[in-house]
Amino acid sequence: MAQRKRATIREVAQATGLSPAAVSYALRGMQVSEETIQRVRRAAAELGYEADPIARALASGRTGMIGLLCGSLEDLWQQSLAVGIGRALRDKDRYALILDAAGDPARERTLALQLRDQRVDGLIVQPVDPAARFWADLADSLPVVAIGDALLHGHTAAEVVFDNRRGVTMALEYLRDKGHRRVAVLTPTRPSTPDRPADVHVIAEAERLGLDIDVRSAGQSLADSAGVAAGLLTRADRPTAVFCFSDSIAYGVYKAVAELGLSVPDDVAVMGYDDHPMSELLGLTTVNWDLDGIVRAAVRLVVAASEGKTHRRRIVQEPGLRERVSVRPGVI
Amino acid sequence: MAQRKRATIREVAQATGLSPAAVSYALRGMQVSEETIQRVRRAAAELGYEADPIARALASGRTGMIGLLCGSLEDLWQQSLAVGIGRALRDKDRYALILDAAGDPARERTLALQLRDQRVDGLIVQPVDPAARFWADLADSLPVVAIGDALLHGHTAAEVVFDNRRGVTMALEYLRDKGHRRVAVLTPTRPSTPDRPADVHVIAEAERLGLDIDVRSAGQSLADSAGVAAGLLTRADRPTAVFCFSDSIAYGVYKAVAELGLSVPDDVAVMGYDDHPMSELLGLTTVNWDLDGIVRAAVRLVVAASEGKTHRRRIVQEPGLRERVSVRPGVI
DNA sequence: TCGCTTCACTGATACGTTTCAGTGAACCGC
DNA sequence: GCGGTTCACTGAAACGTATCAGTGAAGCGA
Repeated sequence: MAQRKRATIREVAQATGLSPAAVSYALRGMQVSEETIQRVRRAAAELGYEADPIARALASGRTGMIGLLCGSLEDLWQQSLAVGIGRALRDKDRYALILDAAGDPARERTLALQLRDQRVDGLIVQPVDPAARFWADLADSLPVVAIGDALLHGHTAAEVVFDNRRGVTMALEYLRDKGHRRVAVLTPTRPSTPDRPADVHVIAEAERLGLDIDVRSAGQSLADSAGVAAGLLTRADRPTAVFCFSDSIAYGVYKAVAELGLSVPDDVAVMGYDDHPMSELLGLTTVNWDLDGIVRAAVRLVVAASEGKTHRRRIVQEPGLRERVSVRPGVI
Repeated sequence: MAQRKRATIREVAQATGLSPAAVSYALRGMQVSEETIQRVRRAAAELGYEADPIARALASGRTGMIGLLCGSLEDLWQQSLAVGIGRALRDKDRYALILDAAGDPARERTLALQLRDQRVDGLIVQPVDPAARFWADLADSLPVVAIGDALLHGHTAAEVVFDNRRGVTMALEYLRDKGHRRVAVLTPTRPSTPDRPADVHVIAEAERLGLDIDVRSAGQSLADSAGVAAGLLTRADRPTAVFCFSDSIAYGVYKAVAELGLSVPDDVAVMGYDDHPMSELLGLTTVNWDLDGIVRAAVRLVVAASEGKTHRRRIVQEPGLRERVSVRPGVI
């Protein structure tokens, strides 16, 4: 470990005969003559000087980083979302600090506060518990952009909200139109998690449509949901269709179906939610969200807010239906 | 934005009648009496004090964070790897700062240096260019653990190396045994990327096995590899098998095959590399790596190295073959 | 009782920047 | 030629912690 010490701003100041303050200003193009800027730039390049991000963060309170707090990175679609946001931020010369709440509201709280302490300039969050009180405190001290569900407390900078009621309605109506009555619903919700508005809506809509539904928590991993699905499919009164609240859960159902020697859609219909790229290959009929549009909107809003241009916008995403082959027409 | 100011160590010192230094020591359980520790803890809790991570990083040079520099997060298996490492680190009360080189050696270099400047305590890297010179400088100033290929320059703390030669041999021998002679090979390598040792080995092995191969760069995204595959499959002398250097690429081939109205394995055999969870559902025959073992090893090694317990270990991962249904036996 | 060690703690400085409140010079209109 | 601005820059004080080099007191053996 024989690394030579990094050059500091003081050394650049010495080399140019300026004060450290002048160098600091010059490198950020503020309040100094054009000629000085050039001189400082040259000296900095010569010494291999680059401002220390940690010292800068301590002094200025800003880091250039955006926090991304994901609901559950076990979910493949959320992985895509995280990767997309990371890339979009990089294109704007910002960096993402990605954390995973793993579906746990308590962890979500801890990590959110930790991100604030890390001086992220803004926070994009896909809330596990949109009704938690601490969001209010958080949104007071930094710009928060919520994706998916809007935060109930706190003055968020912006929201990219999914019209989940519409999505649920689309999915359930589609299944009903295909002749399904006995429908299992698999959600990613954990027992400890507060009820999501979408979950509540499922029950109301099922009632309205005359569906006989059975809502279950499918866990976070592929193995979890496969296990739950296996239990469901080996029962005597097996549902004719399964509506999965994420494509990842649907993949677990496919796994269980294959292991039981059954077939989709001949023995059971499967309906997804999200439209992950793999769903096209599997022929999964699913509710589609515009991933790219969501990424762009969230990044644009959080970057704008972190620069003080606070527009306070609410963008609503509308779902589409991707009809493939996992739901057979004409059952019963 | 009416947040009240955070408590500082000085206020805790004032409240307990101690010096800031004593409080700093007490909270880390060093050099102070048990009674004082309790008193300080109580006062800190009362004031809601928590040490500022940025100030701590500046003063101590450490952050508790581990950098994770991925080769290309477009790849689904690498996404799984990143998520797994993030979770494993969290279980050790460390946090991952995840960055994506997106297959670009220049970006890899920039990001690696940036992570060092962020004072990460260690770096896990899946190198795009293992032969780059800058790794030497980097490994001099912080513990680096390489995954996949070993770094050629620099004294890394540890390596979790894949036996890619063996993996390639397994895949190509399998295809030959199934009767394939005309084989396309799709690699994730970019034009600007230096040749990976594995790519070189492919050519040597193909020669040895008497295979007629056609090596092509398949890009990073699903759409990219689907495009390349489509070009390949519409030629007159279409290959009878495609060996993909990642499962993600294989998924792109499946997409192209479906769009052309062809079928796997009837019209073309497909062989993957990695064994992503989705490959089981698709029936993709592939070379398997022990993801969980890799994650655990890398995390254990980097955490140990960041704590100064430098063992300098080299762990070699051996591949397995997951035989499924994407390669039909008895061709020609 | 004396010198020595250990213990619990203090004061000061370092970490490397940003930023606030000037400061002197040049420039302006009148 | 004079008050007022603007310009380009400086000095010093943050930012909040860790850590080094003490320091006085207590404890100890002989």
